[in-house]
Amino acid sequence: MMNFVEELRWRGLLHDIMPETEEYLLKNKTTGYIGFDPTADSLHIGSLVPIILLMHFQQAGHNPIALVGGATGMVGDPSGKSEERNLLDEETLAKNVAGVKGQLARFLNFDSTSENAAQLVNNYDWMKEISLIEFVRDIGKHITVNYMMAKDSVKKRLDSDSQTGMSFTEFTYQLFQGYDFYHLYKEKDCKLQMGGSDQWGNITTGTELIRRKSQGKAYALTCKLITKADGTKFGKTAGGNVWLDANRTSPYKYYQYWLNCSDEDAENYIKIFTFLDKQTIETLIAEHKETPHLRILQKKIGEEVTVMTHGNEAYENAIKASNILFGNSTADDLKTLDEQTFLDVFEGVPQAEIERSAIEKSLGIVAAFADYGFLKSNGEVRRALSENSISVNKEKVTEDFVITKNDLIADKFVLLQRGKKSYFLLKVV
RNA sequence: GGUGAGAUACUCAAGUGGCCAACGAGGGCAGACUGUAAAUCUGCUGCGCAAGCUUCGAAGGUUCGAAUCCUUCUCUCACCA
Repeated sequence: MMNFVEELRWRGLLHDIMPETEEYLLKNKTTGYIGFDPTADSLHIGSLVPIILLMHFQQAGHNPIALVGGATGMVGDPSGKSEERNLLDEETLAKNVAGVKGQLARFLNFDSTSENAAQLVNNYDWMKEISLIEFVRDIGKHITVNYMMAKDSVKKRLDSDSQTGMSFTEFTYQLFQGYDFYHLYKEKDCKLQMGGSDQWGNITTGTELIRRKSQGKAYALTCKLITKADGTKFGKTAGGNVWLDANRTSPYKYYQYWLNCSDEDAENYIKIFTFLDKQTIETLIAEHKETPHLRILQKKIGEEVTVMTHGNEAYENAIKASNILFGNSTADDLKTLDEQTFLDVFEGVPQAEIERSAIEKSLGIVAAFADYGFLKSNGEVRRALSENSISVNKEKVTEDFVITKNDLIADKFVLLQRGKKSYFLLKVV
């Protein structure tokens, strides 16, 4: 049995741990679970840490369970929220549960022939069976309101500073999650629940319920919330969340997100998000300090995480795309690409279709940028032009530039660009 | 149910008859510098090439002129019951 807790500790993942947990895990092959909220049909990189936690857990020889909150998702976790949540309708939720399940399957080994195969459960499956009376009598009876109100997630909302109150629905949430733990404890001998540090309150309601209802002993462990040195929220970009689903966030963008993290963050992230051993990581950090401009850490993180999430091929394409977009490639380089390579590289770059005749008639630069959805208005294009931030096929152009069929790449595409990072593709049909 | 406060652009927030396409801050975008970073500096941030046009919760009204005044409505919040 590898020391799972120690592994988390040196990686800087461990936040809080219930006494005796480490000793127990060292001596016993344990079943542990983490819950995932189906708030969308894809997880985003905020969920990556709990996933990685489960992966470490499995690699250490324990049995991981990934729980999708089909039932709890209907209630809404108030933890870390200052406002009442919106409820999702059942149809959306079902779709989300399916999406999330599919993604989890990529990270964990579910092969049932394995000694410690991962399992996937949906708490809706057992929650739907319970009647209100049953719930109130069998579960509610064991936990006092006093206990529930002492939780941070509740206290904050009852505070007179709080702008909004808290509905009974959200108040009940911790009991739901607590019951999940109890259920898994009974049915699957699951003795450990893990989660983000904001889950501590919910998790301990579970261990408490297990203790009072069946005099059992269960354990808890939480990991640190990932932060960024500049104080902005991890996993968010201007374009929204960074998703694990390739259709929502292309592998290229995904790779770019990791590549763009700051030096300070990179030192933490390489420990948290990769499975490289301590020795390797220390060497990399030392190298990075020598030659920070090479961004060794960022590249390594980008590689490891992109491969883990999207596979090798997607990673290679992301690299290729990055080199073309950010390297010193010129219009001539671009034009040597064949259609397939070009498409691979620009997969995920927003695009629009354009009539061939429009190009043959010659297309003014303002119209090209504004009429096909790249920039919002003619005025914005003109503004951008005066900032000298507009390029066509990687070459800066001015307001009088006209796109003709000579500018087509592979006789089909025109690459529009605003600034360094924002691309748009016109595709001739 | 009663009383009071409020609704302004992506967010916070000023403006209380003309000088308002609307102060300021944050955010965002771009340019310079760089490592596709951080920090810094500069510019932009309703539509329009422009004349001009449409915006300040909604609809009406007063006025030469309204985000600002009046009427009705909608919504939010706080306190009391």
